[in-house]
Amino acid sequence: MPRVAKETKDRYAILGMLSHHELSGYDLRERIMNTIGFFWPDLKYSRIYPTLKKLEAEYLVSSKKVSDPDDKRPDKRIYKITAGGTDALEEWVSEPLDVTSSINMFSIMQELLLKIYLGGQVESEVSLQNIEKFKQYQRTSKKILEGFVDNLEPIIDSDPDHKYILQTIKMGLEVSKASMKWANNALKELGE
Amino acid sequence: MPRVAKETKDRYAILGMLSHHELSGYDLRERIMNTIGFFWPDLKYSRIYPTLKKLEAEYLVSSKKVSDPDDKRPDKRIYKITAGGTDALEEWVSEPLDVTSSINMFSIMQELLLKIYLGGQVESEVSLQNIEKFKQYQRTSKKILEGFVDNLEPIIDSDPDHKYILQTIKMGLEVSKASMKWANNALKELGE
DNA sequence: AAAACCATGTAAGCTGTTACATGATTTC
DNA sequence: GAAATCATGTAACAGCTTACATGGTTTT
Repeated sequence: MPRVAKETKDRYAILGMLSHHELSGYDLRERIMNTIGFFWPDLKYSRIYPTLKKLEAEYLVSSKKVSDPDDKRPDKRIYKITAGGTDALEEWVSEPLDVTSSINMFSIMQELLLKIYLGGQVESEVSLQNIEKFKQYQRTSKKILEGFVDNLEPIIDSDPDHKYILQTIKMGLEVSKASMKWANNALKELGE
Repeated sequence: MPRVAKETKDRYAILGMLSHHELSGYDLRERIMNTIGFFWPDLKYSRIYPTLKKLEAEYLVSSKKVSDPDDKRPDKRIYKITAGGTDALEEWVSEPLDVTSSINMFSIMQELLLKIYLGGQVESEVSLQNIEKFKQYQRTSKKILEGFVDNLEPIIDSDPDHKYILQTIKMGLEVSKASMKWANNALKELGE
């Protein structure tokens, strides 16, 4: 079996940022923190720089060295997305959301949010389909969680742990409901 | 500098499950998927078995081999939490939530939910404090996201990307609001 | 018969963090 | 004068996934 280079989300976070602006590794981190940072893991420099090199080796980005005109600040290496990089990014954004049952709700939300963030790169139909699939997932999720509640509530006092477990399920339900509310509104606002 | 063994969340997910029931590695995975699986990453066997061995080497869990009475199924190794393991778990659940700005909202929610799930292991005051800190974080988060919206809305038409970016912020806001609603209710229900 | 489940693990490789290294500039 | 920012990286280690290995049982 050939070891398949796993295409991780970080690659697409980086490609996605570069699809909006050309950036140095340093600026990339700033930008990620100030834009998608509220839902995306912090990317350390020790991952950013090697990943950029790898992306360049795959011709998905290109770079040029830029010196500060006043020669006060250190040189930068500015990365920009290539045509191939744009294609790879579009392909990823268009790939249906992975909602396999072994994947937790927060990972799914992260993937969805990054794809929505990059919605300008693809046909608007693609984003609407992503949201539709997400809504479907949340609907199923809500039903499962409601089943959990129905099973737990009659035996809530039989074990001191139960009331804590119930609270985690209730959080899941609130997040599901909020997600569906958001999805309906987003479908409307992006569908116009 | 001594390399500090980083205490990852998986350890506590495993210790936490074992604080409720004694389990084999195989059953551990089943249980994680069926309980905290909707918010917690799937744990592969290739991580579970070595982690259990490590926990045993640290005397946080102990194990015994159990054979199937009918000798039809393979032998199991059943793990149970030790007194030391219980202490370590309590300590972790009692540690204040990490809400550093470089940590995204979904990671924070995962940590909070696992600590709430294990609330039966500690004084109820601890869980209430965890929820209080979480609520505080979401309040701040909501304000920041509202600031983003205020900056973005006046220039929404100046770039086709803006309406997609706005949708991601709106999701953040819905999740923040749902979280705060949940927190208020949980404080009430667990505080009685 | 084939597929899925029960049960435990190892090996290889990629993912990601922490610490180290450097050095100028700018802010407190 | 100390601390933070700008800027790019490497080394060592820890986290985590995928594939491989084994072999019986149960379900389809």
